[in-house]
Amino acid sequence: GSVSDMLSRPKPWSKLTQKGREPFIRMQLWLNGELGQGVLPVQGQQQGPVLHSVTSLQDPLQQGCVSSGQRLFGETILGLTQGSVSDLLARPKPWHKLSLKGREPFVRMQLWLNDPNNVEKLMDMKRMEKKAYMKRRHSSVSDTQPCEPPSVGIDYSQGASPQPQQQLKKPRVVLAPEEKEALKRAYQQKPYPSPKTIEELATQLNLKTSTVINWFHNYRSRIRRELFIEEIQAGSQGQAGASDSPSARSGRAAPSSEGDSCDGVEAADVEEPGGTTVATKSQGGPAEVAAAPADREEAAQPAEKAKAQPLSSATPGQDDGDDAGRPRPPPEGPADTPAPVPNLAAPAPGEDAATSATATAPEARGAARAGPAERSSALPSTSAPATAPARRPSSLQSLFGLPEAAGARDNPVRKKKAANLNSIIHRLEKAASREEPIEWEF
DNA sequence: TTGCAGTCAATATC
DNA sequence: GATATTGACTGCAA
Repeated sequence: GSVSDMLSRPKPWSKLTQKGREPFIRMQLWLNGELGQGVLPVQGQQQGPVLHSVTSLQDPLQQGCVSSGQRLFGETILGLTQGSVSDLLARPKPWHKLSLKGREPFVRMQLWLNDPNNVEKLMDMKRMEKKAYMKRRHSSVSDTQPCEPPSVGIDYSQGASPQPQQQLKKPRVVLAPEEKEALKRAYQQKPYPSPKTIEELATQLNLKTSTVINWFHNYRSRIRRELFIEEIQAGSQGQAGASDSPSARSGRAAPSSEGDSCDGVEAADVEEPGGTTVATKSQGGPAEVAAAPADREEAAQPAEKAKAQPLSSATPGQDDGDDAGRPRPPPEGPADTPAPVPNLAAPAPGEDAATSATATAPEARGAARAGPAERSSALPSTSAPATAPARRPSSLQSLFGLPEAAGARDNPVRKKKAANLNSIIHRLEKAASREEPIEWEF
């Protein structure tokens, strides 16, 4: 009961009594010790190679063919895989939007930052892994056990190999570009398709229903995250007076109606990852009110698309009566506008991958973001905080392969990532350097 | 039951 | 080799 209460009605750190802080301190200690399957190194007790995850044990390739950077840092410090670290850096969410679980990696990072020998330890870890890899490679060569990924479908339990029984892996589904386009078009018309529509889409595209469901889940989720970033970035730009960038407009077209929006009181203190509180969110200013039309227009299906609908029976009016009782209304796109299931066979004339995506689609927004503005440059640089040791950021940057200077490589994505990381580090360092911890808002 | 957040891990790309 | 992308999955909440 106390846990439930604590989680559902969290108090700011500053408002907590010593006793009230205890559970969080315990949580930090616990996070610093062991969590889940992965055994994290306890600070000051690192010795020998650390078991990073169960899967890394399952797959000899993972163990042997080690790399570094995101993988090492993620698995050793954050308890995440490389892909998750990459995702986290590229698309960080505002702190207040993170769940407790989502904050875990940042808490771990803070703890790591608190460790005066953090970088050295990581480097040691890296060296040890390299050594272990070389050793394994050497022994595997002599044992004629190549460091190769096992072919999919080989059942080792039946072979002479003494390797533990390995599950047959399901081959990964890779959607063809046409299939993705078709799904995107379907999404534009109906971000929350009914089971029937999903069924029909699956049949049309010759995909499993679960694949279509997953695709919609993932797409919604990733679009939402993109929009969070844009809101933040638009916010930092908005401080300078520009608030109606295309991406900012698109950002408001979607999740703002979700109920989980950044509008309202909560968003008033949208916190930019760098720790600077961005008092950006107007409570529905003119620019916001005027936001939607462009998106709607773009999302609306051209007349050509409406033609030759093979799934004419799947028009929303017919199939989506069952959508009416959905827990939430579609938060984005013209879902309120009846639209047929798109022609999945062929894109509309003149439409390509870029143009078919609405402003809510990551690609389109990505293109918008990649403008000359280089918003990431507006984010605080790690070199800024005077409280933090200068060593860490540069070490981190080298760990992640990020340029020391934002413009070291003329790659907007890279710059953006560097800025995101800098912001996170800045924030964490600020927190770490305070006697009074930052309000983590657990 | 549905949607979401968070994550993994295979694969693609740089 | 490092990093990015993305389909699939888990756990949770409404």
